[in-house]
Amino acid sequence: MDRSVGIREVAEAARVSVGTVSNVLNKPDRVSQATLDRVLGVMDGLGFVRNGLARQLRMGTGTTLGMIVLNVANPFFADLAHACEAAGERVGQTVVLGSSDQLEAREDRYLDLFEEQRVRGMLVAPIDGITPRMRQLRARGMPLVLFDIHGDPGFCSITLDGRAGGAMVARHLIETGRRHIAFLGGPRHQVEDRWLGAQDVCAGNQGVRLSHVDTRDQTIAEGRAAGAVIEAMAKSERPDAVFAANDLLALGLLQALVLSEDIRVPEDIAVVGYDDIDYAQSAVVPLSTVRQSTELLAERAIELVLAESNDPEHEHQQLRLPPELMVRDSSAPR
Amino acid sequence: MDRSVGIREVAEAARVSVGTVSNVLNKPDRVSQATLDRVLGVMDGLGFVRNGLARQLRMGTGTTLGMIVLNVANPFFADLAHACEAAGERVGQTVVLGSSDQLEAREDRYLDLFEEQRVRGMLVAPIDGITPRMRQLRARGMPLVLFDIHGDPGFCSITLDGRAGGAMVARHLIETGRRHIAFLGGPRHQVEDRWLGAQDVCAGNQGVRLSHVDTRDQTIAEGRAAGAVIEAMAKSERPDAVFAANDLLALGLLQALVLSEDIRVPEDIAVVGYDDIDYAQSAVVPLSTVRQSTELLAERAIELVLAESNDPEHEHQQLRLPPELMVRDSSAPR
DNA sequence: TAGCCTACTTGAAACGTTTCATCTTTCATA
DNA sequence: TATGAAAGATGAAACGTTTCAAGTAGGCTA
Repeated sequence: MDRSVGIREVAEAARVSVGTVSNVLNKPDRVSQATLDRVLGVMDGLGFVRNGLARQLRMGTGTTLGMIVLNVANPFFADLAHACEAAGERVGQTVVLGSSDQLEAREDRYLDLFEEQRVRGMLVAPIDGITPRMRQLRARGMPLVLFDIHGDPGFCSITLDGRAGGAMVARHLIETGRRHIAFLGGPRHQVEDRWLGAQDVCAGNQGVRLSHVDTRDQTIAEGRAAGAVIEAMAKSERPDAVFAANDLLALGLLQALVLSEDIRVPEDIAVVGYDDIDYAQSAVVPLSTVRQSTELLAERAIELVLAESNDPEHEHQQLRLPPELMVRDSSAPR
Repeated sequence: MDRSVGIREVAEAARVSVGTVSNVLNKPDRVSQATLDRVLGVMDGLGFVRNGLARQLRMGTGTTLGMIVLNVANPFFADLAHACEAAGERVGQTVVLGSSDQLEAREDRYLDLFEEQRVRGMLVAPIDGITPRMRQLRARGMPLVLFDIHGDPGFCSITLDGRAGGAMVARHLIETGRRHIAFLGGPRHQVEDRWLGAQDVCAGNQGVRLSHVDTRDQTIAEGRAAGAVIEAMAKSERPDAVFAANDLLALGLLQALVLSEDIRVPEDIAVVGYDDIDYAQSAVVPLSTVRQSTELLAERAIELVLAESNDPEHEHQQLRLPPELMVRDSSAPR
């Protein structure tokens, strides 16, 4: 098969002009049925594939969105990317994905690449806030929506409301009769919003005690260690509920508690996590947790980036989405 | 800032020809230091960004590879995609990712999109084998490497050797003194290679018994159910090792066994999984498993696709990579 | 029959690069 | 003082599309 069969070769073979072939591709209704059929037939026969690069070059704007996440291998971002792809498809955009791997150099590389490829817009989960490179992009008119960064009026952004999530959990625990909630997680600044949310609610409830158990990071191992600490407490000192800053911590804690002889979940201690990772509902005791709907997040992000692309004068929006509480066995009422 | 600042605007402002500007970009050594500096300065001042589309259109070949996976949200593919991105970067290629979501329509959509965008080559994990569309792509000269499909001489492909993995596990269990191995997993055809590998080894070892416990699918819940079945067996009938077809099954089984009073892991029953998912090493008893190195897989896949791209007459290769056994506590010798 | 509308079709000009055959300048050498 | 080579700079052509003003038939109306 000849290497380059373009619109011109098709035109020649079908004995029409290139303009007509182009019309077949883009405005079939302006072409007579006879020519349409003939041209389509020739395309098939020659194995014509339209060159998207040339097309986009000429048209000035394409149909591709660039997305940069911290790490595709992180389930949350994998889900988010997936959801964005799906949401993009629904409105005829194709999302291509890059993973910055938490390296500034790679973040910049993808920003450059996408700008050179003239993507229609970008969705970015920044490694470390808004960089000068991003401001420059905006200044040049590139539509840009940020994840998990809040408040800068020069950008569209979209965040999950951790404070609201923390409040939800605390409210749920109190309503199901718990009186001493231990918040499990650290380092402090990484989990602050969830902690504050819990505090908001507990402060307003007489007779409810909220304590804080710090961790170095948020892994299963740390959760298990915390479990040992709680087990070693005098019964009277033990909390009757633990709100873990993420699911991994909660799962580790669960492992430790379930193996202990004298603590039952949820009867003696309720456990709630955060993130709703896949394994949460398959845990020994299915884990109550807070779900951050990636579908909704994605939908809104795509909306925002397209709005920005369609109207350069568009007013930036900072969205903050509420999460959703998933109640499972680990925090069932006694 | 003016909307379109191209090579021409730069040339004008720097009082040189467009050819020279292009040389500054592509062959800086053919330009005198003075002009180089001046042009670079102007580019910076004007905020010039080279148009990758036009460049690629003119050059005929780009630096982008298309990759299609079954589902980005699946940790294995997320890892694989991640590894491919990294491997691609090392050789100056950018990998863009699409997720077929197990839908033929989306698989086709990405194949079309990538072909229109004139990617340099594609890496595809096919939903359901080699489709006519893929043969057509190959026939038109598109470099194409398939994951997890074996044997078709018309394509480059790269597979993980499940039979070798199964054999490894069986050998390991026998060498550490186990005599009755239960293979846990189904439906049969999805796990056949691992089963056959185990069989190969057991058949050659006198006094070793291999039985099969079927499951409907490969989830934690199924694993837990299987645990209950084993617990209910008479002690004399119980296996002293379980080889689970994947980690989820193994984790579920582990949950069930650990909670039971009279079975200890690994003393009474050793458990080995398959895949080495993240949670495997954080399980209550860290899980022995078989690791499929995505790094290696990715490296080879990129090599293959580039080889095919550089030499159209290239001989297709069908690679089969051996997995790696990760021994952890769950199969420690007694 | 002239005039006009409709329905298609045409071909050249862009889009922003890279490439390459030429041209210009400079400078060392015979 | 020629001669030639080396180094740098030039500008038109090409890449494969879309767009659009202009052209051609054919048929309908008056």
